[in-house]
Amino acid sequence: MVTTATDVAPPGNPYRDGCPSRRILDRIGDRWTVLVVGALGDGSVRFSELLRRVEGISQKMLTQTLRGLERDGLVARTVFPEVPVRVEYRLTHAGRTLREPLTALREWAVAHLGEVSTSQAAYDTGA
Amino acid sequence: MVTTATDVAPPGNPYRDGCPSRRILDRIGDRWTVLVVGALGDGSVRFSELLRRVEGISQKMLTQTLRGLERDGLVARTVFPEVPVRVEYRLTHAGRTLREPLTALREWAVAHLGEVSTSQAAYDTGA
DNA sequence: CGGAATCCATGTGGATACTG
DNA sequence: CAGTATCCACATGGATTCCG
Repeated sequence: MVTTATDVAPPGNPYRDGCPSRRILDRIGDRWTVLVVGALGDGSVRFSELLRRVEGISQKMLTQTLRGLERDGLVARTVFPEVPVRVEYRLTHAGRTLREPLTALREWAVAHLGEVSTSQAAYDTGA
Repeated sequence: MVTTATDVAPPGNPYRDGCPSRRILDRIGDRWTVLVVGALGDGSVRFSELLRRVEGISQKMLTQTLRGLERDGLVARTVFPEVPVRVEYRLTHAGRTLREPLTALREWAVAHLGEVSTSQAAYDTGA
C-alpha cells in the first residue's frame, strides 16, 4: 500500500500544508506553553507566582505566552482592581482538556530522560 | 499552600531551569518532530516518502529532524547500498513509546480546532 | 536518491527601562 | 504588581546548489 499525506490521517489533517491544526501544534510547540499550562494546574495563579514557578521564563515571554493562551480561549485572566493590582490566571474548561496530553508529554520526557541522554552521548562519541 | 517551582513537580523537574527534561521538551517543540514521528507510523519509510507525507517540510528540515531523532535513539536509519541509494527510517522501541503522547496531542489539536479558532476571532475583534 | 553546504530572511526570545 | 516598549542576538528554517 502506498500512503500519502492525503490519506495518512483523518480530516483536520495536520500533515496537510494549509491545515489550521498546524498552527495549534506550532503554538504548543513554543518554548513555554507546555510549562505554563502545567504550572497553572487547577487553581488561580498570580502573574508573579507563575514567574516563580516556571524557572527561567522572562516576564516578556510569560506575558506573551499567557496572551496567546487567552486568545485561544484556554486561559482566563482576571484583574482585581486593588492597589497594587492583582491579576490571576486560570485554565478554562478547554484549557483543562489540554492538560492531559501535555502532562503525558512531560511525563514521557522525564521518564525517558536517561535513555535519551545515553543515546545522545553514544551518537556524539561517533556511533 | 504556597507552591513553588521546587515542589510543583516530581524529580526530573522540567520547571527547574537547568533540568535536562527541558531539552527534550524543546526538541518536541520544534516545528516538525511531532509530524515526522506521526508520519513514520509503524513501518519503514523512505526519505522521499516522508518528504511527501509531511507537506511543506523542506528537505533540509526533514534531514535535520531525522538526525535529531536518531541522535535521541528514537529513530533507526538503514542504508541499502543499491543504486540509487535507498534509505529507510523507522521508529525504535523508545520512539514508538513517544507516539502515544504525540498522537494525543495531534488529536487534541484537531478536536479543538473550531473552538480555538472561534475564540481567536472573538479576541481579535476586540473582546 | 539522499543528502551536505551555503546563503539569507524572519521569528523567537532575552535584557533593560519605563508606566498605570 | 503587572505589565508595555524597545533594542538586539541568536536560532530556526526556507531556497538553492552541488555531491556520492
